[in-house]
Amino acid sequence: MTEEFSKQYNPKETEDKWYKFWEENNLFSAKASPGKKPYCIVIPPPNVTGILHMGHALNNTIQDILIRYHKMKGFQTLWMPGTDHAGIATQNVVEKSLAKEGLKRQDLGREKFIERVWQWRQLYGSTIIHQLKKLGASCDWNRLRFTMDQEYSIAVTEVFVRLYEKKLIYQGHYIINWCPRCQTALSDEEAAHAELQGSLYYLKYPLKDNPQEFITVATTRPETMLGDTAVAVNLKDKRYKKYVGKTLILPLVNRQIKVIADNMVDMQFATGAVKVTPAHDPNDYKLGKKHKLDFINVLRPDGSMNESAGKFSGLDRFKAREAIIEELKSQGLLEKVEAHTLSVGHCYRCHTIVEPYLSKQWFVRMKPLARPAIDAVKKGKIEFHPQRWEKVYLNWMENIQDWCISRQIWWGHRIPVYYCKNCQAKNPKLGIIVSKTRPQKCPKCSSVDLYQDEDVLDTWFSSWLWPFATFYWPEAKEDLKYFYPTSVLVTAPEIIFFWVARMIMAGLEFKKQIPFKDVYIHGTVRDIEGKKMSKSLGNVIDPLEIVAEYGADALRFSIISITSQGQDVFLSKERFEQGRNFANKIWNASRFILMNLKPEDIRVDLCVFFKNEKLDIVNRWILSRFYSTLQKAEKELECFKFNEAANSLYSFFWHEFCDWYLELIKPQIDQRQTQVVMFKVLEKYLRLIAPFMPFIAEEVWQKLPGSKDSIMLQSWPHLQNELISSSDEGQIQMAFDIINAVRNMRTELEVPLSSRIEIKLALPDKLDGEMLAPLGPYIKNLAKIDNLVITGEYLPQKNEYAVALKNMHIVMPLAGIVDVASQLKKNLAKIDKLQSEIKTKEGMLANENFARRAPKEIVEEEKTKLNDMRTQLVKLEVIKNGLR
RNA sequence: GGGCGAUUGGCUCAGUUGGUUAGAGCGCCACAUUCACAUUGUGGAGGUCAGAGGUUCGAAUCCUCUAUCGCCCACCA
Repeated sequence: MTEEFSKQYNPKETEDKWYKFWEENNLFSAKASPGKKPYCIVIPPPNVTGILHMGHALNNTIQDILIRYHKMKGFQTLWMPGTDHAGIATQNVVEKSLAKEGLKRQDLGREKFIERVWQWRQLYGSTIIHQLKKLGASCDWNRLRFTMDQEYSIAVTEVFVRLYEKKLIYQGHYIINWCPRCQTALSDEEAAHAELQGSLYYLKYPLKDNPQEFITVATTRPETMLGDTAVAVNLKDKRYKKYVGKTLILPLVNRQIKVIADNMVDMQFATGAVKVTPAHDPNDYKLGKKHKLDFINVLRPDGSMNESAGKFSGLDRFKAREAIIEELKSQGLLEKVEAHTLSVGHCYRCHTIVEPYLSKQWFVRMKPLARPAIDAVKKGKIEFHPQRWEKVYLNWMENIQDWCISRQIWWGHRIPVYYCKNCQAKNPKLGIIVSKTRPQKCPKCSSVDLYQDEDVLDTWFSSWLWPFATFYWPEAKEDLKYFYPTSVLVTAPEIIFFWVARMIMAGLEFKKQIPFKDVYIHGTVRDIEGKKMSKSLGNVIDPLEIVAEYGADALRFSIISITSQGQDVFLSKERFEQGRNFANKIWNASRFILMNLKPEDIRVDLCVFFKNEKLDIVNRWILSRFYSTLQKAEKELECFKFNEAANSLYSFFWHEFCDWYLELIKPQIDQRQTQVVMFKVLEKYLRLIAPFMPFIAEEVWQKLPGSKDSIMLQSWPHLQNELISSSDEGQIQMAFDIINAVRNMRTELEVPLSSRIEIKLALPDKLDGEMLAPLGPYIKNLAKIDNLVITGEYLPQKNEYAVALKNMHIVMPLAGIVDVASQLKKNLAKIDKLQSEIKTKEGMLANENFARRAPKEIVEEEKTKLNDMRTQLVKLEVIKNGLR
């Protein structure tokens, strides 16, 4: 026995030690091993700016469990780690730190600024990696990738060029989501819609011919009226028929605009007349194209009004809104204002309200990419867990829109497009050169006057290549061949569109193979009130604090056990106590076993041991329970039911192994077979719990006699069946029931454990009595019985107290005063309940339809139950008579 | 406007393909402490499974509707 076995488990002392041990022994590193089956997960790369939150903790614990489990199962496992350069987010962070020096990125210039970002990354970019290590993440850190790595960037460029050459990338003027704060275009997915309480303004536009006559239009963004170039009504709308083709005077700017007719206009909404601002609304844009209207941009990139806004020029968009409304009001052109809830896009990085903005951007044509990705899921090549996300995925894919991939920021992969000034001078549409490397001269005119596109690519344009670009694609390295397609992707629902869907498209397009077979979507981590955990809400539980206070194993175990498949996770700090307590339980049970272990006795081969040794029922029972727990946990792990697996392991260890088994064997702990069995069960159990709680598993494992290698290198236990017969199982269950009943009697009669008691077990069937006899010592021990008598039929006497258990009476002499009246009441209540249950059951069995349609085994089961209940009833009646 | 999820003891949640006596953790009540563990043990109280209807021999579980809460998607100005 080792001296350092404290009474309480102290995770702080062990966790860092074992993590270091694993790293130093290269236990996380993976090599392509053609003889072995690969199992690979690519980490959802956290942002370099990231700080570990509970979502990461959940996400990475799941992956770590999968990796560790499969490693023990004999797979060649690889968990590929890395970080994402997170273009906008990182640029924002660095700009903020510049701001503290009173600088803007423009003050530094592009090159210097990017240098600063790299410096920042050097200093802080690996924070989250260190934090992941605290959790116990078994990533192959030697492979750590970054989406801005040179090799990775080659893949990004390659993909851009290939798609361009396939005409799947194009440049064009379209309405995109523009963030005035970040001053860049965003994709549709990056503009998160949120409901806002706003107003619907009714504006009166006078007719040119008769300024006393108006058409009233409704808008939620009155400032855009400065860019109106038409008013549209529905063709069928009788109210407006006479105005179609007429000219209106746009107030404030006095522009003449036409009334046009289009069936896109909803007659029911507001006045049925809509102002058309082709440069600031996607629908209006379509109308503008269709009706050849002018496109007047009234906004600057920063969200203030531009020169086209006349006297409002320079005002912020929301200030301009107020000013315009005031002005219209004073001119009598504001009919009314209604409260109106509307859904508005917000920048997913800075939460600023985005503007639909007409600008020149690069796009990916998505429909052709989506088709095979839809098929892959429909045909079951890729499966979502839980399955319902499949629908979400398919719905999005089937309605997919083109992807705006250019960003007007500096931090990111520069778009590999070059322009020839000479060619462009002749025709602005020409002179575009798309090339993996910077061309020396224009291939058309040989001019050397070239410049590169200023924009960078959407961060997700690099992330979508993650499952293969991390293996240095387009090079065909051995690892890529061996580990791709990867096995499973573990992520949160929020990024199905951003990332999962696009990875599937990219995998199929560039590798001609799916990127992963299974997608496990876990829930979102929320606080106890159901709110998303976020820094701004101040409701964050910091995983590192939990690790410091309760231990990483406790964090891992708790978060897994409360996360049922696909449901959101509601967390409060107290919930981590369960994990901590469990770790402590494992610790103390191990401590107990090792304290009592005689090392010479346990060096046996378990298979041989089973054959040669005649195990007693308790040892057979715990082995059988162990193996059925193993089977159950394994099944649950295989179908991604992590919480159920964790809970199976928990209740086996705590309630069966500790509460029953260890208590049962205490008197016989020196016996050889008990020594072997308790040791083997512990030893094997540690392997089962290791994927969930790797630190304590390793710590205890290393204390076991004979352990040398890490528990990570042990194999997952194999199943052993038929250790215990069903009659054995019934027997031990009977013993447990008797023990429980006697314990309960003691409480009811207020007989303390210290009091000696005598118990009679009265069984009518002699055979039952004989079967039970070997369990007598166990019953005596756990129920603290001094004298246990097993007899045949026996009627409880006046001075005795009895309870009915199945077909037996448990009889105990009365000690002290018993409240006969309350006992009688309880007894009568039991009889009542039982009688009504019997009635139900009799009715059920008497029902011909039941007998005919229910499966035979169910009918048999029910018959047995009914018989048991009848026996029980007789026993209760006997007791009732005794109490009277 | 569509889609999805949730509704089970005081709280937070499980509950396999429908099988009849619905589970856990926390909390609560009572008892226990030289004997692995008070981060413990033992016993107990506490639920007509949101409501209504239906299918079925049998429903927490399947179907329909309703209510409440939450999430996602969509170009209603």
